[in-house]
Amino acid sequence: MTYQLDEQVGFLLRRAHQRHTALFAEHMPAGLTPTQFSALARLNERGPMSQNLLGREIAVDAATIKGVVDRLVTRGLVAVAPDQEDLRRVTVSLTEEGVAFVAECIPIAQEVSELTLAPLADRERTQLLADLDRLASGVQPEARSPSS
Amino acid sequence: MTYQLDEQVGFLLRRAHQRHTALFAEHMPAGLTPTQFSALARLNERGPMSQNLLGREIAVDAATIKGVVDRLVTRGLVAVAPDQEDLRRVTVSLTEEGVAFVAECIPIAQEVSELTLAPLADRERTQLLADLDRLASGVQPEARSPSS
DNA sequence: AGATATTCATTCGTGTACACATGAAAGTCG
DNA sequence: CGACTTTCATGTGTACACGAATGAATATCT
Repeated sequence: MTYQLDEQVGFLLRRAHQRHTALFAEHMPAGLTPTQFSALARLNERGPMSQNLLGREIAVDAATIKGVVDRLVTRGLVAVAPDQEDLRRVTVSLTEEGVAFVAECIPIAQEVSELTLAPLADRERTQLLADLDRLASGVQPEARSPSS
Repeated sequence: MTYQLDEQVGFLLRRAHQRHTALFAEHMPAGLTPTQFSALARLNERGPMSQNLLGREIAVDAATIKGVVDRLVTRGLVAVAPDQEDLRRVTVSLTEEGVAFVAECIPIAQEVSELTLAPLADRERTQLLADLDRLASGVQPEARSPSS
């Protein structure tokens, strides 16, 4: 009875994410998706790594990262090579073109973040990011226990 | 250089939404998805409406709502009927089974919302929901203008 | 070493999510 | 009324997103 869809976290998270995605698509070049950019940004931050690890690093499962990497390879932004030490692994790394491309995209990504957060004041932004991180991590608020 | 993927709103929104979806899947019966439930909940709140309007009411585009409604029809939770006044429209309504099913699901949905928000204290929850709503709506904070 | 378990990459199937195009039906305006 | 525009439903194509299964390679443990 008292259930209001518009007040549910899940629904609000979906709509907020939806607006961010729209802003991203509007400002990023050549149909680069948020997930694709995340992969590029992570490789840029941490260097080459196996495909599965890259997926873990950006919270994308093994089945999904496969397609993401494939598309980045097609665009020439990323290269894959077999790992010598572990024959199961495929190492993913940025190409020269990929490095240059990420450099171009980062300022745009920052602008998109800014536009997404535009409705909030600085203090609120900081708080929101911290809270979202806790939601994403599922951190339990320390139950007041005698220990510690 | 100073770009940190883990601190970007878009990335955090995606991960928070991801955790919510996982909790939803874990607790909801029979593989009902958040989007499917949103449709049912909206029909329950507002009564029968055209398929496109239902999509608008839950922020899902026309192409997507088609598939959602089709699956709900297959499950027997929803029925579609041609609108007499407007021959383009298809009216979507809950079936008896659908009404009973939503009633069962609502308490579970509330539990999922509770679990999703578990990392936050009450005051933080209220603030987060308000902020997410503003992000989703893209409301511009009134620039301090002389007028009004 | 040998049996067992885990990891990695891949494939399949299902379900959003959205851009774009199309045809039928309304609505609008001169 | 007739031309123009908008709305509605639908279809196509692309891109996540994830569960489940598979086979090869590696790790673990006795």
